[in-house]
Amino acid sequence: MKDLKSAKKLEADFYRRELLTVAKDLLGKIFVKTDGRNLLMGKIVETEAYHGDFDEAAHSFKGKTKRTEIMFEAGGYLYVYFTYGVHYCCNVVTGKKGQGTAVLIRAIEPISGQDKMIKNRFGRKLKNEKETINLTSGPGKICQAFAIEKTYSGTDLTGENIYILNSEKIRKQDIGVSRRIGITKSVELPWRFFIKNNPYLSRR
DNA sequence: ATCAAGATTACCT
DNA sequence: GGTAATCTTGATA
Repeated sequence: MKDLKSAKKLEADFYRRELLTVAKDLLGKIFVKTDGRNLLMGKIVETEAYHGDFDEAAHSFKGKTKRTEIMFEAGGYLYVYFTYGVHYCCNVVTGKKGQGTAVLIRAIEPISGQDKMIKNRFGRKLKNEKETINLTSGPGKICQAFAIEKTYSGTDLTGENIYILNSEKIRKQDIGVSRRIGITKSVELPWRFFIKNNPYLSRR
């Protein structure tokens, strides 16, 4: 892996490219949240793409609403939504203004700030090694570990609070592709991408 | 005003 | 493998 100290923050141009390209390129990149006291970092290992034009599973499919407004901005913002009355999930807005495209971050491999993540997730110390894997191996888990809720929706990813660092480019042969998980519409689209054999992938 | 569904997870048998 | 938890959003009236 590329040295983290020399890693540069991804700029708006990275996000403003085509949806599926960004979804694949985000694999291996370092998701970061800071608030002065804590530094939380993790490698993105699983993503899913959502497209407002013809993808019925996308929140943006039915057009702009108060909730999904941010999805229609140009790439480079965070879109956070609340679901099942329980969990938050975070997405990276991509493409050009008006497209309604975003990438769901589904799984992360913790790199830094694990102690804080454990506290956020469980409110106690780890019981066993297995729980390490359980820290960030799913979209709801990531938001809990990173303490990301709705107020973070709309965060500018080129700012200082939440951003993504450039890092290794995952080789094509190491990227897995499948249908998306947990949806009931447009299920046939092969828009889930993941780093093959990574232990932090979401299950099912 | 009311209502059904939901880009999930944890815990049970 | 099954399902409860829990509440916001968007649709319909």
